[in-house]
Amino acid sequence: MTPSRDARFTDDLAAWFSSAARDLPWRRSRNGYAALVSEAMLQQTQVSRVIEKFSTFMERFPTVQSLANAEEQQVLAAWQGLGYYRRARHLHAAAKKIMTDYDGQVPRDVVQLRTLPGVGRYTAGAIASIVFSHPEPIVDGNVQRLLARLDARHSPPVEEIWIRAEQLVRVAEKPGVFNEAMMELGATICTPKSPRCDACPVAQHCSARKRKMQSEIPVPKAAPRQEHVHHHAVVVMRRNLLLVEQRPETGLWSNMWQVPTFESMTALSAQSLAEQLKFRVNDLTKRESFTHMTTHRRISFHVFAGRTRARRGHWLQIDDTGELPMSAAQRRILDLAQQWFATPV
DNA sequence: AATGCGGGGAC
DNA sequence: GTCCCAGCATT
Repeated sequence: MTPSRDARFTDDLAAWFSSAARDLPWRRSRNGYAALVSEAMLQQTQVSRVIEKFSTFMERFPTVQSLANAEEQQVLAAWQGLGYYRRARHLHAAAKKIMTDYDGQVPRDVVQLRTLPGVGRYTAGAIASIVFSHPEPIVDGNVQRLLARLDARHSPPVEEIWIRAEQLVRVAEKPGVFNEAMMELGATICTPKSPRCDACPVAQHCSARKRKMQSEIPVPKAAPRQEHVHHHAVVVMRRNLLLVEQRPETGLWSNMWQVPTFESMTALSAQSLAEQLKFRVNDLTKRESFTHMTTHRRISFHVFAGRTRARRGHWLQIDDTGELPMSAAQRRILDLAQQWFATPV
């Protein structure tokens, strides 16, 4: 495609975006810190999910300094429900690095941005272009699909997509607007399935549309194998206190909290579970089961109730568990426990 | 180049 | 049920 055609494409896209842009919390006031937080949250996460979390996180940690000074557990707790909790740890570490290495100011260029934990090629380009108007390309899932369709390519190598994105952002009048508009179009019009080409502001530029092959792009990729595991969660109350434990510092839900949970490849009976637990438990009874899906696992949660005379471990009031970072599945278990507590069987 | 890492909305 | 999302770090 020639530069002039590219320029017409970017012009049409920008014109559409000026009237179609959604009113999103992080678009209200642009600054490096808000962009860093929102972009971290938006990694592999849909806009609607981030809207729920962004404002409360910003109120809790309004500045780079406040985030840098926070405890990691507080940051994780503020991230609860968003998933991919490593992002929260990286964001926390990034805030510390900004304080020590960048005088408290989010860096403006991609080279410096890339030195921050959790900031990769996409995030650096997004902040540099959207906040600081640098002509840096970005490629996310939306842009990848959109450019593949624009040029009628079934499975273009991602590196070629980056080159194409760079060509386009170079001729765009406002790089940040162009980048945001590309993602907005991908999220709202040029969707993975059933793209709404009739409503597309750049349909006349689209090679896939011209060849009626837009629905063949992108080609579906093979789903990753899922292993099936069983998590046996044990709700133990002593008077009004609940026994909780911290997960290991590696792997799934690392460093987060849970009621004592034992993982195994098969579902265990109450008796065999009792033998696996690190503490003595009486009257262990299976109460509920539910399935929790993650990207690589299908987890069957089996929720047991029991009693113990053991004293060791962390005991806290069930109402106070809100301070601890816990997975959505463990939150669900606490909800069940509270129901039992309210209406004992 | 593959893999691990969450959770939920859309279909 | 499946797909996929404003990706990144590690191996």
